[in-house]
Amino acid sequence: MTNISISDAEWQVMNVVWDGQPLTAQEIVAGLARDTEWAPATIKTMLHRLVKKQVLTYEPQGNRYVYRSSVRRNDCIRQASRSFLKRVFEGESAPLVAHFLRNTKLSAGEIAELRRILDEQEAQS
Amino acid sequence: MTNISISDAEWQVMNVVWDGQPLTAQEIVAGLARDTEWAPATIKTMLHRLVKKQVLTYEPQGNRYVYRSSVRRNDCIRQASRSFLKRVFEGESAPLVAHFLRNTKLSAGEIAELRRILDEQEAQS
DNA sequence: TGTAACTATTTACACGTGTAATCGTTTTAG
DNA sequence: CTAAAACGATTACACGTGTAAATAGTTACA
Repeated sequence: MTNISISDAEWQVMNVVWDGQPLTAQEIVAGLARDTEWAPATIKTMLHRLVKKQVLTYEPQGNRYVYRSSVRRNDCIRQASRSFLKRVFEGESAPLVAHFLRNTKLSAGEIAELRRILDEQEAQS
Repeated sequence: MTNISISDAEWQVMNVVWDGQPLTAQEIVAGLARDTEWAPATIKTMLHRLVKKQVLTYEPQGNRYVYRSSVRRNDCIRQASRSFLKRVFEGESAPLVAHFLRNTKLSAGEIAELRRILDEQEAQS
């Protein structure tokens, strides 16, 4: 939890794991097949590295291994977000948010939801 | 402009350059001294790499070199943001924005500004 | 004018990462 | 039962990155 460092490709793997946990290696390979062209061997390598980094754990289930994340997605998101904020927006959240608001098409529901969050933010000042 | 790839440490250098352009190497070193412990040699290395990547240009000015960015900050921000969005939030902007709104203390002025952007977004549907 | 100081260029090196191939073992199908 | 397929483990390899030292060339001061 202290110092998680997940690479670009590893994030793609982890997103599949977090979305469907627990998963066998083949399920992860299948899950990634939709978005990537990676050879199964490549994915195996990343699974091993993620285990070594203690981001994943695996247990034998019958004859296969079953993988589970050992860090919470939210913790990783928080950490990656902090680092991105600092690196690209020099720590300034408002411009970051403004950037994403301007460069995205949001649905009416999403806009309403974001307004609600802004209201909350304002309330606690 | 097509495929800019700026590493973590390089972003710190570029932020200094974009903020004070044009700058000599020593000025860049001085600018980074506040936030980092990097040896001047380290910074020189990064300047060279950035030149090789065609992210910076340099011209002799008198006996020194003067560095300028040759890519617009906004283009780099856009690219880094897209990649971050895809990697960490699986391409979903609304959760990204929600995350940053929840995890940041915003000033009243910033909140107003963000509301204004939301209004605009809504207007063009 | 020689030497110190500084600048820029070259070289270094270990670790992470993307991208697998290969090898050895186990399971399965014929 | 044997051969093929599958699976996990080990090994590979080039490139990027963080972090700098060494070296060469130039300026400036004594």
